[in-house]
Amino acid sequence: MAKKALMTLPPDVSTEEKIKEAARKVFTRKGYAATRTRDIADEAGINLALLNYYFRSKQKLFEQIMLEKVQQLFGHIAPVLNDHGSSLEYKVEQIVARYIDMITANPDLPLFVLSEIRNHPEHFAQTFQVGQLIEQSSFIKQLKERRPDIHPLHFLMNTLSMTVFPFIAMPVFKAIGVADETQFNDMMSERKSLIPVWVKAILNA
Amino acid sequence: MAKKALMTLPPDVSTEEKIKEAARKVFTRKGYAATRTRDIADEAGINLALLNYYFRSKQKLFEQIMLEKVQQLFGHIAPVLNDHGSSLEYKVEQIVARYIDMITANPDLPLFVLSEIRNHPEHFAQTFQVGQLIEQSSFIKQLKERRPDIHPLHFLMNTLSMTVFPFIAMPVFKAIGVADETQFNDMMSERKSLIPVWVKAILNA
DNA sequence: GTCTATAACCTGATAGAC
DNA sequence: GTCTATCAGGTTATAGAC
Repeated sequence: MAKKALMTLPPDVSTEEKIKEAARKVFTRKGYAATRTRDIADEAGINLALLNYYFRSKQKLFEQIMLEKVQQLFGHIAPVLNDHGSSLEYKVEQIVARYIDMITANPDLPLFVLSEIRNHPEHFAQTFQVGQLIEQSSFIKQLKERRPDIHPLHFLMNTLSMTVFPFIAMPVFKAIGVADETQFNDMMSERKSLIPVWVKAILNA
Repeated sequence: MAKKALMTLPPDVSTEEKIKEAARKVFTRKGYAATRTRDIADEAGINLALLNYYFRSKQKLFEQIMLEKVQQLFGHIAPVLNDHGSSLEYKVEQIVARYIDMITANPDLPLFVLSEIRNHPEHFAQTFQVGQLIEQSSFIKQLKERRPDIHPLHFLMNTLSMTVFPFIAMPVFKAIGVADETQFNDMMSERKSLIPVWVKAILNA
């Protein structure tokens, strides 16, 4: 079946997309340094040479995937922080629920993105003017009003910590046998309703 | 000065220890896969061949460092969890204060250990019977008594999350310019007294 | 114990046929 | 576009002199 088929018919998944999908999987699982381009080619079911034909180099392929993943991780939260029509409580509920759903479906995402940013911070310093964007957000303003005595970042940290950290620590809990995959997912599902309650309690403490 | 000098005099730092110290620094900073044995040799100020003379292989050197670092990260918490003479509140204060002090002095530790455990969980499944050790701990028992309605792991998670996660997310906060090194350390210092208050509020929520 | 030189292997990338 | 074969460079590990 020709690749130039009319776009009105669902085309076969292109080779380029097969490689990207394989790269998403392998990069997020093992990180840049531990990933072999051959692993990606095998995972995609294609030849190593094709990877370079489509993406020129391991580095360039990685940059495309990384950009996607950064947006996936931070894009989910930005609009909520800046929603001027919603309450503080609602924002917390949204952040928690969206993150838990999204990361449950992509459990490798946080450790991958945070590790790679840590390894090459210079690549990301420029990419964002997110600094002011956060500091001027509706969420931060609401936090300042509610608790003028405590730096608002503390509460953003607390919300993200309780939501995201369990996924980062999950491999440990699995390894030492305190929770298997199913138990863990059940716990994270519980946390969707628990964390907002806890954040409220913290705000009033 | 001879290496076999009397132990009553402070000996020069041995070559072996110089290599280990260099390995601690490079491995924890870059992770196993991104570390080159040459980097370690250079950092130690010795020749590459000496590294293999003392440690046989990169892998074996790594295992020694990793064992140390796992103990450093989890050894700080285990005795507190199992202290039958202290209150729940005191345990939380201890965990928070010890972790914040220790990780402030070793900021790369959590991301390093959690990443490497994630990459090779099979190496650690055996090393620990920590599973039951945690579940039978004094801390977990106290949590069950206080809140029989909620799985005690939730509260352990919350305490560790609010304490450890900020260090893992720090590179992001630095990269986007919301907090520099000094501001961040100040915040973490504040959190030493804030987190115990928040955990109490969560326990009563 | 420590070094230099080099072997043995791995990995990213390309040449060239189809 | 896709493949096989191969190169060029880097990395771990060792041999052998001192």
